[in-house]
Amino acid sequence: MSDLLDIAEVARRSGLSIGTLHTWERHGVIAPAARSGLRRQYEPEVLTTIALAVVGQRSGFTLAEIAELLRAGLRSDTFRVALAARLEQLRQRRAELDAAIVGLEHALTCEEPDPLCCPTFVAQLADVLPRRE
Amino acid sequence: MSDLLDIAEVARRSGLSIGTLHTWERHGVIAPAARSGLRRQYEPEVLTTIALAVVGQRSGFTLAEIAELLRAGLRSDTFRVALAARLEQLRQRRAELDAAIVGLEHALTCEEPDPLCCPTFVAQLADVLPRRE
DNA sequence: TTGCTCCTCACGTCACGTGAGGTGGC
DNA sequence: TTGCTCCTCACGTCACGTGAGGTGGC
Repeated sequence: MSDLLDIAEVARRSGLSIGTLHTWERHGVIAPAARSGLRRQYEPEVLTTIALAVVGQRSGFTLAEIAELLRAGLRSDTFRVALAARLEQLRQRRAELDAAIVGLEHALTCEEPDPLCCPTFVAQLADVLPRRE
Repeated sequence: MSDLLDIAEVARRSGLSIGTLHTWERHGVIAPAARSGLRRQYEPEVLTTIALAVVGQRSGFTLAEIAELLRAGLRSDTFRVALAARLEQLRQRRAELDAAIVGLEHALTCEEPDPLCCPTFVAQLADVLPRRE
């Protein structure tokens, strides 16, 4: 009984704000085990759920999707199929991010007065837009 | 005169939707050179601006910030300071993304029936939450 | 009893997407 | 004249953040 956590403790240990915990609850990602008056009381396991949800968010899932995947279970086919599809998007996003990082690094050191005269810069911009058909 | 592009052509070449171009205009990121009746007519250079803005978005700037940076100019101190600050965030985000990718890859291949018994998985979750003090 | 934390509810933000109903170029 | 694209405007979505005003545990 007394091993339940109040929301302040969950916020502290998870690094999330209380408002964010409320939002995640509205979307069915987490739930308090009980209330003390109006105050939410959580089982310690909620921190595992939160960690899973954070990974899910970083992977680009919405809160609604995360709630659904948590209900489906980590070993379900639903879960596996969703992960496989997402993985490809993450690799794409990582490629974009790498390009953005390289671009910013170059922008900070490039001496060319007009950036649009810098071949490195121009080449990077060209990569951003779709290929001309 | 006749080298102006209509919005459909800009959308096609940039890969953005017309609605997104409208949104970017409301935030001051782009602007049509003229109108033909109500219809926006763009100079071809708008595609360079758009490419810059896409890089800015991938770097995590808001549209308002992008508009401001474009006004400040690519060689201004304002721009350099903003880039340097953002670079650190991007590296952080890339580290998170790498971790998420490794996590998903492992999740797809791990044979452990209960994921919470898989040491790799548990170690990854532990990294998500802040260090215990 | 006094603070303090927590509560709910409403509204704002960000970058769009999605109609609805209308204009106008070709 | 007929379509078709484009226009504006309003509203929805996503995951929050931020008060406002109130409850209640310690």
